[in-house]
Amino acid sequence: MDKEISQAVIRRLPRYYRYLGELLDDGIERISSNDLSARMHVTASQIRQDLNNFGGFGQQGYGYNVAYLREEIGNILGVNDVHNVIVIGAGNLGQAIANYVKFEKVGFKIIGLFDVNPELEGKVVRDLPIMMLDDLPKFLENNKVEIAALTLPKHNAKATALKLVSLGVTSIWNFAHVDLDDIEGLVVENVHLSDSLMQLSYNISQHKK
Amino acid sequence: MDKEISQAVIRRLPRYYRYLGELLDDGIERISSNDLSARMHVTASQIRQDLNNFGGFGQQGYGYNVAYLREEIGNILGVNDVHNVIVIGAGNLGQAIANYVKFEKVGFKIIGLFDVNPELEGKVVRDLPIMMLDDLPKFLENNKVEIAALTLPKHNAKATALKLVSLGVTSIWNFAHVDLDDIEGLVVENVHLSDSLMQLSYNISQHKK
DNA sequence: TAGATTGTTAATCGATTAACAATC
DNA sequence: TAGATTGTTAATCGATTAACAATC
Repeated sequence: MDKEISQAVIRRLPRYYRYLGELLDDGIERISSNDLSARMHVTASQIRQDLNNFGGFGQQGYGYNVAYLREEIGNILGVNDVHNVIVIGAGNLGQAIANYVKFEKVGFKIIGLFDVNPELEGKVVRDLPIMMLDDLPKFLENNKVEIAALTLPKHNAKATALKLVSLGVTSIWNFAHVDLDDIEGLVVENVHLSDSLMQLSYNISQHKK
Repeated sequence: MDKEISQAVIRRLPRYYRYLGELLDDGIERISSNDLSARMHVTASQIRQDLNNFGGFGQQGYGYNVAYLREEIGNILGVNDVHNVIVIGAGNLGQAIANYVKFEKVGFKIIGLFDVNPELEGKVVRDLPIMMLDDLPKFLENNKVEIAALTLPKHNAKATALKLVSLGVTSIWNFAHVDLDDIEGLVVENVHLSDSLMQLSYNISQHKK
């Protein structure tokens, strides 16, 4: 079995992917860890260590081929596959996410939008009519769904997550302000916006000193 | 000068704050690091170490007073002060953030919403008429603004950030998919949604193995 | 071949956990 | 006072950086 790769490394991969995309757009064919480190403000050593968790993508004396390395990191992250996503909670945030065209470019396709508020039923957001949560089991019978984005109030989040697991959806992109990480068999990625704002607030107060 | 506190610690503070709020709602008056560690799935040692970066908030043989500790962490994070926020980019995401009532409860008050698209001018979002970016300098003369949320396409983000700095706004909550961390005199907190989704995607593929 | 740059091992640094004396 | 639990020092663990032999 492969050794587990730390989340610290995983968190850096999307940033490498983005910089390599920009280099590609600029027509740059190859880059050394040293040049990349200068652009990204990280050490060359860290870049090489990070990449070598997944294999040797470079060549001594040459560096890394930009297109190739980007493709490989894309494969590692899974952005070259298509992931079907549903959004649970069609309020402002849920609708904003459904409208985010960019996600589709990196393989995440939003195919359904659900809420419990009957007033929203049938409202169309980016070609998708909002459905009622009761319709979800039937929807899942007919559609392969990998990820559910949870954009609903915290008091509904845990029960909804458990329901999703029981229906076979095993990955949650969690915007609700609760911890779901302890649910058996679920992969969770949290986006806690108010936490992020509080961290900013702390760093502002430090900056003033 | 105080020794710098690591971002690893700062990132955990909002979670302590949230758990303490829930304990308070449940009418729980005091808690030991050990009991809290069991609830939060972190070590008691880490809790005590984290808190003692900021002072001794507990009492031997007793533990921590929930209300007091929560208040203190709130002060550290600055949620007991009011921070005026403007949102630059009044698209779906910007409007969703402007509508997020919860932020106000933790001290972040959205007082202005700006865009460059003339079609949006005057549209009212949560009592705020969308203004044009050209109006920003005048607005800042009349309003004290601490934080700008950047919810605009990446190609506009850097120039806008530089403009904000020149106008005296020194903190950015950055939703654009660019790095602004290298701008002199700016405090930046990033929310890179597509990065987050890619990390989820990676963890899904690992989970399947 | 000589120069450049990787892949990888070793050294350092920082963060987490364990242990326990202090003390409420 | 005895028991509980903190605050803090010491030990461990993991992540980052440095160094360099391998090799293109």
